[in-house]
Amino acid sequence: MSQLTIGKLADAGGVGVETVRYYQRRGLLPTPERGGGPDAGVRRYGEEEVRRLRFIRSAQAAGFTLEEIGELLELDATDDRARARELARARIAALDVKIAELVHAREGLARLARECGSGSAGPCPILTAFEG
Amino acid sequence: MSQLTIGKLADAGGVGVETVRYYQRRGLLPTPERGGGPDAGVRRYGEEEVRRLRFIRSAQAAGFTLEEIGELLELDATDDRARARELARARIAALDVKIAELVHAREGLARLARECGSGSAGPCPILTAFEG
DNA sequence: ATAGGCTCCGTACCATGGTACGGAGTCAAG
DNA sequence: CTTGACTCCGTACCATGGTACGGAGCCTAT
Repeated sequence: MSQLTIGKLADAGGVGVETVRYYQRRGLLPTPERGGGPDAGVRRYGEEEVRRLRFIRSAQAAGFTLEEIGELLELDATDDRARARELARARIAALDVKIAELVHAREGLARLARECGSGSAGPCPILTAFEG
Repeated sequence: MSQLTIGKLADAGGVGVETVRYYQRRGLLPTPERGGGPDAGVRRYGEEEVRRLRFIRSAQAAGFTLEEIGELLELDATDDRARARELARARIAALDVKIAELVHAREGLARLARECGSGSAGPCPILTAFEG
């Protein structure tokens, strides 16, 4: 069941080989033993690693740092629910702030794009686009 | 009307002095002449610089890089509306993607915090929190 | 007139998250 | 049995956005 080479694992996760190695150095992914016998010298990976790799990418998209992601992966193993909830709630709060900020910025930009129309003769107030 | 020292300017923008100097090096803020006479040797800043500094922070929050912000500041001076709209639209599109991503991540986290309750006996599926 | 606090400036260093390089080994197909 | 693609590994380098350091000079209050 451990059949993937590092290149295939990277493909499965949508990252580069160097990124997988980097995650291994960071302790986010295991570095399996090299195979003996026919494919001597090559490390092989399975579904578990693919799941971890995908989790890392999603958690990153959620704004967790790689360090925090390392902690989350630990927590998954140790089943420390209190800490897991704590991290989740803190991140949700941060996301709410961030989302509001981005929505606000989006409004400023939409206003800018509107007021700064190609034919319009009025001002094109870039510097004040984010006020209010 | 140009009365602020770099320290006061930094305070007004909510950043550190070193950050102001960094923006000057990047060409995002002007480096005025040093004053002669009574306050010889000290550079003074006014409202215009405060506005620029605040704009930089807001635009950063909107996801523009400092390089793009430099371009925006140029555009404000040259009144190149077509380009300004182009940048605004591109950023709005990127923001829409990012906002959707964060909202999605928020849902995953909320589910995690819920399912992984302190008293609950079920699984605490950290690794699958972002699936679906 | 002297101490504390700010300014000026160049240069160096930092964290985060990768990306590249280069030499060596291995494996599979033609 | 060679060619091409891939792996392994250490080390170095990169971009972004700052932050710190250190020796000057100058301003203000005590």
